Amino acid sequence: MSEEAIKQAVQQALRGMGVEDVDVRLDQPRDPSHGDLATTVALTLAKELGRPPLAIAEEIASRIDTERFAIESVSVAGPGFLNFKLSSGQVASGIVDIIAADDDYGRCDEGGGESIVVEFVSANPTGPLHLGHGRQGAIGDALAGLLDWTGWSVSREYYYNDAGAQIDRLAESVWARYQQHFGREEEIPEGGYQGKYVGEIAASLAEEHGDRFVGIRDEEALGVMRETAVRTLRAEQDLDLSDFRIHFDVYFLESSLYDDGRVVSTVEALRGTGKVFDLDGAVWLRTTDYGDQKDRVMVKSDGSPTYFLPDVAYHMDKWERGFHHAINVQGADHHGTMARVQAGVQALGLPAGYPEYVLHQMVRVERDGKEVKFSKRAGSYTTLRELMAEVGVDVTRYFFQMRKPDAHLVFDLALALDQSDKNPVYKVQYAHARMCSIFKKAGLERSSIGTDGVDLSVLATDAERELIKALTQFPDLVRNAARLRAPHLICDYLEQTAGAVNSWYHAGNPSRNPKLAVLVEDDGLRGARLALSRSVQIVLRNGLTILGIMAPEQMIRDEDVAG
RNA sequence: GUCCCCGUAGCUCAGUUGGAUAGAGCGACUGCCUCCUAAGCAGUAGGUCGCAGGUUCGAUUCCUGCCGGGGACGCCA
Repeated sequence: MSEEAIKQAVQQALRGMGVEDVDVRLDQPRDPSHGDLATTVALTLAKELGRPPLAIAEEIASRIDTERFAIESVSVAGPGFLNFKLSSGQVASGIVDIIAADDDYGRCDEGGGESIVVEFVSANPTGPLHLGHGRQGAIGDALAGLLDWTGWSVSREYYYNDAGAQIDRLAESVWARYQQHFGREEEIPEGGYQGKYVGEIAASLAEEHGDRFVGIRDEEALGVMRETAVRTLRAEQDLDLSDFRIHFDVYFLESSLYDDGRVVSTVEALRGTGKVFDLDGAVWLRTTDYGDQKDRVMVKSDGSPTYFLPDVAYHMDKWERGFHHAINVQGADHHGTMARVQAGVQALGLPAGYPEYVLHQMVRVERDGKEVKFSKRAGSYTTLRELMAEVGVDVTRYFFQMRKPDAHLVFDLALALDQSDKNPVYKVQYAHARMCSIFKKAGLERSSIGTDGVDLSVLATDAERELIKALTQFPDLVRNAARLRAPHLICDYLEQTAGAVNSWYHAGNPSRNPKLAVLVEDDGLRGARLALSRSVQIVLRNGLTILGIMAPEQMIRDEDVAG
């Protein structure tokens, strides 16, 4: 639009009043009666100029050269707002950019091609993925999408904690079930895993190895249990994730940090910083020097490292691989790790605040206000796979993304199962599909719909103006959502825009109001409305693409399939 | 006790460089309608923005304190 022109006009007016170098910020008022663009410069300058804001606003308004800058009208309102109205041609000109950019509309190069790693999910291979992992996956993937769209070179990374005490508990749990399989009385150890899947793994071991390990609890037996369990569970998690349409560029194994000696060398490096001390037989890092609540143990008195040490080694590795920006998506219950990992890498010379964390709260599934738990395969929790099977991938992803990460998420199962456009996901998808169906009805390939020779100024109804304004906000929105690490802003935008689209579409229902239909008789108007429809389709599709959600050309309901 | 997050309409939630009459969906209520395929559409009601101070021309937004909910405070991850 003509934001730049208005800024210049205001600055020119201000110069006439003896005020130089003012940053004029324009925003779109919520209420369309306040014009298309507005500024609060008069309010901001009141103090500096020692004059009432209203008087300043009026003087600016009177000095604005509306003709030179092609401004339709300017007015003063409230305590001193300056409101500008644009011609419908100026508003509608935004469509040209949308259609020209197509798949790339909304992209920017803010990241300048710099590398950034987004680590998420990073579940231990000790059981099926649960809803917390699902939310983390959906948020992390959307964040990666946002960064990609804003010009970063993004790597999606998964850190497998395949070493350490948790895995030992898993191996012991499988061992116990294996013994039980052969009728021996063995109990799952304290802190072990109770889920049904442990028994399934034990049964498969019994099938493969027979009773070879009955009553035997040595290195080899536990090693086989461990290896089989980890391999099985990793394969299962990988399948869940790929069905959830999440794909990682790098799978990083914690065990590799032990194998190549980097855990040990990290201790040595940290000792070299002078921030390390020995106490009670353990090795500590003085993380309080970097703002942590208390100092942390790196090497336990039994000589084994805590998880903290490989974590530091891992993040040093990220940096050394060229990722000078890193985002870790984690459950809020892990927030204690933030300060200590940051302290650890800072001690080794990395800048404060590396890596950056996005913490998310937990998920609760409800139907009619009551908590719903699906199955018991995993023991006490609902798995991601179960929820996906129940409501579908698009709905699951969207619901996980539509709330800001640091708020608790109530997953409304009744709403998720609703296939009308009460369901926010379907609302957006319907709006997209409706545009596609118009193109089909018109007998046009959507790529053939353009703005060449089309007079867009005929898009002059209030609904059309507001819709176009919403569409042209998309690039700013994407940039902002990426900066704020806030995928939910994309959801909000899509829902709001889809609402505007749907009412515009319905208002043009040919049986009721043929003059407002896209496919009107008048060639000029039809061409312009087709271009608008095409713009809508592009923006909705691009928004959904960032989130990793399908933009269908046609909606298929369950009963259509059944019938 | 210390630290982090949250507290906005009956419910679920938006609202970031502080701006006009605080928004959306669900639910409720009132009308319409069978359509450019969509169990749909249009509208109405509903608010001391947790409480109390402070900063400001202006605070849901920033600061302080308090109350309420969740989480973390391990030589677990």
